[in-house]
Amino acid sequence: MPDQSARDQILDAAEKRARMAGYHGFSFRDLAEDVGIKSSSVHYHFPTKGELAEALARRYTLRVAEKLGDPDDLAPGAGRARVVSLFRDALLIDDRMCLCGLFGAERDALPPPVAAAVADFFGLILDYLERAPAAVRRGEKPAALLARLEGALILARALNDPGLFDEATAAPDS
Amino acid sequence: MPDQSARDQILDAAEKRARMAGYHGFSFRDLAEDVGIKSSSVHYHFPTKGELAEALARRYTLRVAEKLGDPDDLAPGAGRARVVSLFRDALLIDDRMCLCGLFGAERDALPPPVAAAVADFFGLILDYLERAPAAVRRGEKPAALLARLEGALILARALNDPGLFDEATAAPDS
DNA sequence: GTCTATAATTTGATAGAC
DNA sequence: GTCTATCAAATTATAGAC
Repeated sequence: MPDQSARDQILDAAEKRARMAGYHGFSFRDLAEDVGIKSSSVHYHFPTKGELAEALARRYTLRVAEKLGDPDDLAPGAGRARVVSLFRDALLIDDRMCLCGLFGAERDALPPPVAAAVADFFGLILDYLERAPAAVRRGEKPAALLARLEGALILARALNDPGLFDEATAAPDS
Repeated sequence: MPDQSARDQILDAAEKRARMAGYHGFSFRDLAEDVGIKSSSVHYHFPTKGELAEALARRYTLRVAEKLGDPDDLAPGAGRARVVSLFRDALLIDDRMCLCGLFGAERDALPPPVAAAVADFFGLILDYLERAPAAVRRGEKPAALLARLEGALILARALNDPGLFDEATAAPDS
C-alpha cells in the first residue's frame, strides 16, 4: 500500500475509534495523535465532527457495496454468504462493531446528516438481500437476517465469545 | 406513583439519556438538570460515572428479570412472547434502544464493571430462553433470537420504520 | 496542509459550608 | 443531601503565521 493521504489516515483512525466507542467516544485530538498531526489540521480536512462522521459512514457504505458486488451476478445463496462474512470479518478480523450498527444504536445522538448516512447503509444491505438470488431462506426476511447479524456482533462481543456469532447467525433449518 | 428518591430520579434520567446516546452521550450536568439538582449532588449518589452506569445496567437487568418471571412457570411458547414484547415495548413505548444493547455495542469504551454488568444481562436472557418451554422454535437458537431482537431495534430505529421490527422478529416458518 | 495559539464550553470530579 | 465554588482536563472549533 503506497502513501495514504492525511484525509484517509484520519478516516481510518476515526473508523477504528468510532467502531469501538461510538460517535461521542472519540475526539479530534484522539485522531490527531493517531495520525501524528495537530487537531487543527484535522479540522482542515473535516470542519466539524458531524461532517467527519458523515464522511465516515459514507465511505464505510461504499466499501461494503464494493465488497458485496452486483447482486445480479451471484450464484444462488452467494449473496447471503457475502453479507454474513462481511459481519463475521468485522468480528474476527477487525475485532470491532459494524460502524453503522453502532451509529444506528446512537441514532438520537447523531447530527441528522450522519443519521441519514446510516439509514442509507441499512437500505443498501436490505436491497442487496432482496435482489441477490436465494440470499435468504424461505420464510426468512432480509430484515431478519440483517438484524441477526448486527445483534450477533453485539452479543459475541459483549459475552466475549466469538462462537456466539456463528450460533446466532447459522442458517435456520429450512 | 408516590415520591421517588433522588437516586431513583437520577437513574431514570440517566437511563433515558443512555438509551439514546450511549455511555459518552450524557453528563452529570445533564442528569442534574433533568432532576432539578446540582451536578455535585449527583456525585453524592454516584461518585463516578462508571459506578452510575454499572448501577444503571444492574437495575435495568433486575427490572427485566422481574418482567420475565420464572421460566419454569410458563406455558409453552410464552417465554418467547415475553422476551419479544420486552424489546417491542422498548421500541414502541419507550422509543429507545435496549440499554444493554447500546452499552454492549460500546463495550470497548466502558469501564470494566459496566461491561461485566452488560454481559450479565445477556447471560440472563439467554438462560431464560434456554429454560422456558418452547421459547425458541426447533432449529432456532436462543442466541439467534436475542441477536435478532437487538438488531431489530437498531434497524427499525435507524430506518425510522417500526414495522421493520416485526418483520425482523417474526417467528420463522417451522 | 500543517502549525501555534487560543477561545468558549463542557466534562468528571472534589472541598467544604449549611 | 444539597448547595456554592472551584479545579484540571478535555472538547469542538477558529484565527492567522508559515
